[in-house]
Amino acid sequence: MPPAQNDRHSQVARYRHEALGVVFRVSDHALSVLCWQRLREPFEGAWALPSGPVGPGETLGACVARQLASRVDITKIAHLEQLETRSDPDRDPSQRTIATAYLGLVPSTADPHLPKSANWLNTTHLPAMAFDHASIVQSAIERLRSKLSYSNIGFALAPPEFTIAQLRDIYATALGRDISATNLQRVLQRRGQLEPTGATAHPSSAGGRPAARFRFRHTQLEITDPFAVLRPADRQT
Amino acid sequence: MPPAQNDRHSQVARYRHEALGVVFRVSDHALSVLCWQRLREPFEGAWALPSGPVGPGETLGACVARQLASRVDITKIAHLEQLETRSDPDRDPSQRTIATAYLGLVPSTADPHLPKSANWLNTTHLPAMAFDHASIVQSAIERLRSKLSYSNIGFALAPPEFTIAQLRDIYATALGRDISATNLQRVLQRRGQLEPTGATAHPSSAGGRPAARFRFRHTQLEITDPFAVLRPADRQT
DNA sequence: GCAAAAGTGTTAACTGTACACCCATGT
DNA sequence: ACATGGGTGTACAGTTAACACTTTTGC
Repeated sequence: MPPAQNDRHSQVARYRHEALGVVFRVSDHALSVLCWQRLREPFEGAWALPSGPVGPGETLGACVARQLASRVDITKIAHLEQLETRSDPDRDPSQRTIATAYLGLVPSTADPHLPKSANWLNTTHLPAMAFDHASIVQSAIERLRSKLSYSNIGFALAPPEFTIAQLRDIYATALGRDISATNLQRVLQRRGQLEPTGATAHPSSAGGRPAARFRFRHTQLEITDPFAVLRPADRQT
Repeated sequence: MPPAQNDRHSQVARYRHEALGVVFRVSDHALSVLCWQRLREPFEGAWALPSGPVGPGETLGACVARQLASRVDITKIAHLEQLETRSDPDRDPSQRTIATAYLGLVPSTADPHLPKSANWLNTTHLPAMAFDHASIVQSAIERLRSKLSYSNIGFALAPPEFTIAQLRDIYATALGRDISATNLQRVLQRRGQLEPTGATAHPSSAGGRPAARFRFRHTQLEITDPFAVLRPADRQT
């Protein structure tokens, strides 16, 4: 029904396109997301995800990286991946903007300096947010939780070295429910994600056996538990 | 390094933005993708995925649907989901274009009428394609194959009613490797994806037991095998 | 009866949860 | 010694691939 396939190069509509980062971090038993308080309308004063328009000659990925670099210490972003693109014409009331969201992860030890108008917001008690950013955060949480199950993405949330108990806390916080340190260790070790550093942590003054310290074997995303269904049982080893 | 955060509403760069459909179909033991032969430069004569610019007031999803409707019978598209967004500044040599790709699936019985310049291309022997479309097709294949393992997405490739042997052929073709009808049936039935229609298929003249016919219980995407790792064993039943 | 195709039973391997138990440390 | 937290052993349940076997048809 739409009248014309008005595909002529010259007169095609063009839109503002922005990249947008959902950067998570686990700290103090909270999964928090990096937000920015808006300085102007629309949604002046509301919290929003870091975002900005794509420059000419710039990819979306480079754009997010640039947006984040101007807000946090970019070297601390351990993982960044594309999430989804939102195109509702009314998502930005001031002008049509298509936005591509990225998921970014920062280790829990990193505490980059933030300007006054930025903050880490606890995802369990998010305030009303600007635009459709609240629902984008929800998408990002789902993506993160799925990948914690079937990939080694934990490396991007954990410090370089950690005890199993610390890792358990990070996973439990990110997943939003308790998990057992015993089984977490077994699963991750069976998949070859962890390796012992040899060092041990000192027990607290309350006593207890000193915990062995581990690190992730790889610091690049890997699918460690490929969808195992309908696959031939190709033993390898 | 980039000079300004030139975020002023008025003078932000705007880009051509298009939506692009990777529509798959299984027929004759081949996974094929709907392609279009380009009528003008760039890449005149080369095969390309159906695509077109986003209209004002139109979402990306609506745009793909519109693009496809002008090429195939739209009612036959059983599933459509967003895949990824490509933003390499040089992906279109004639002008900068950001493209959001969608994955579409068409049942193997549907054989919509195609205009002369469109065709179903076998994905195992794709010719050189225009733009970055070949790599987008690869992404789409990966997404499809993953989802065949952990969701009920097979419903979108299968005819309304089928025997297990027919379904096995569809899965094997889409996955690109043999699978056993015996185990496919067991897995899908345990997950509650299939239900018998009561009808049976007539055996060929070579004889053989008549096959029971099945249908998918749901014709909407469902995750039937959620990432089972690190979850409490919450028995339900 | 015999070939062919469909469907069921059964086994073995693997994965993950639960839980009991042992280990190493501080006080 | 004993409390405390870390770590291992073991049992059990669920899922799936492989394969033997039975069932139902045409000729």
